[in-house]
Amino acid sequence: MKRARPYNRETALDAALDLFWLKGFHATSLKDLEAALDMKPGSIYAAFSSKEALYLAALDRYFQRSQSVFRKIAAEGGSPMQALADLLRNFACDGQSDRSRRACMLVKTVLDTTSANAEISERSRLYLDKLRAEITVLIELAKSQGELPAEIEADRLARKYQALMTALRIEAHRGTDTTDLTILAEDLARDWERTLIEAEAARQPDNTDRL
Amino acid sequence: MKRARPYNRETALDAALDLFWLKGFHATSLKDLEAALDMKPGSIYAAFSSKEALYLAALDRYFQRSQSVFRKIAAEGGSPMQALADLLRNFACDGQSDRSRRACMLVKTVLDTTSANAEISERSRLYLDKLRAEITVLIELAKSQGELPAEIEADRLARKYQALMTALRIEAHRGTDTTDLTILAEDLARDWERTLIEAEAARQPDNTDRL
DNA sequence: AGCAGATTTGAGTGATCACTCAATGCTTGA
DNA sequence: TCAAGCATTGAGTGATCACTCAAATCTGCT
Repeated sequence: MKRARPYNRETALDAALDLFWLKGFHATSLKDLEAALDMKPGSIYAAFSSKEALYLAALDRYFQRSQSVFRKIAAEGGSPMQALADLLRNFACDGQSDRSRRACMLVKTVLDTTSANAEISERSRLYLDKLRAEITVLIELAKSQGELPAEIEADRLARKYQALMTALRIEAHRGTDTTDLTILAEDLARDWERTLIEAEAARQPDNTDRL
Repeated sequence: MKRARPYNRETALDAALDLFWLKGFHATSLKDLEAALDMKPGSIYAAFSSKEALYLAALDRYFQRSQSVFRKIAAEGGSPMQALADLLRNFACDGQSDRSRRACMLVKTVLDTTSANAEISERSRLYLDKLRAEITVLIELAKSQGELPAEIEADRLARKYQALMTALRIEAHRGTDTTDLTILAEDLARDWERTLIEAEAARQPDNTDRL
């Protein structure tokens, strides 16, 4: 009986995340996980308690990474609205085949959990809400920088942006080829940028009140 | 041993469709199906061969119904572009809680199947493509009626529309309350309607060539 | 070197999975 | 009225599910 070198929590979680993301919670068996993590059932349970707990840990990891994308944008100090548009455009060409050509793991999780997996279901919804809050922050930032007029409802815009991004990622997941995906991303990004133009136009009437 | 009255294929398929739609393929067990269809395992297998075949039959039923929505729009003879915009708006308020507040079953299926369920995976993608083709037909109709200029790429617009509708339905699935969902639907519908305005604006330069 | 404590192992647990089939009950035609 | 034929039954199939635990193995301390 050989003994593998002690497991590395980060590595194992990454492997679990990737597998769960690919196959989903229900379709991923302990056998699959044993192979992917290179751990025996006993070790897995010693480290992560249960399949559900492991999924939650992987989901949290996924969320943290997604969150950091938006935090980075905010920290970089450029134009937030443009950065968001770029995010859409880049998604289409960025990851040609790898993990980027997958729907958001949080969305996948929301779609294939019901009340039977209450914990996982609620957590994924919570994380999606938190990510939307991150987008809201960026939009508020755009407002404070004068990129958007103050009357703009940041929440509302954030919800729309998240919806567009979700749609694009699902289209990628579907297998749409890079050319068509790029075109769609361009169309959606332009819709997004039009927000700026419209907001500017709407600002005009208010300007009649100025002074 | 009581004996139920002979099964009704339509009723059984509807029940299977609803259950599969709600729980997904992997999370739906034969026990669940026995309860939902009110049939014993033997009857289910006599009627539908296998769980996978039953899923495919349910998926086909779902597709047929979705397809008929677009066919109806085309047959009614009104403005296709407006009808598509209305479809978005109606979705938010139409089905308050029932089955309409669910993501598209085809999208759900695409997201939780992998190469392990090749048949189901391919079929759902195929149906999604067919639905997109229905949308394309509507857009071509709009072009032929003069609602859209002839240079419009119907395929491209159809892909975008399908993406918007998918996004909206996923947002509904997430549990967004009716108020916020209605606002999002309005935002997306307006984006869609702007296509008309932009297309009109783009037509202008071409008009310089006329005669 | 040798012991103690921590970690990994993997065969084994009962439960549940998709699925089968001999037995049963119902319908139909004479 | 009753036998022939067929749809339905539900206990039972082996496989696989998530999960456990006593034994084996390694690490660190003396």
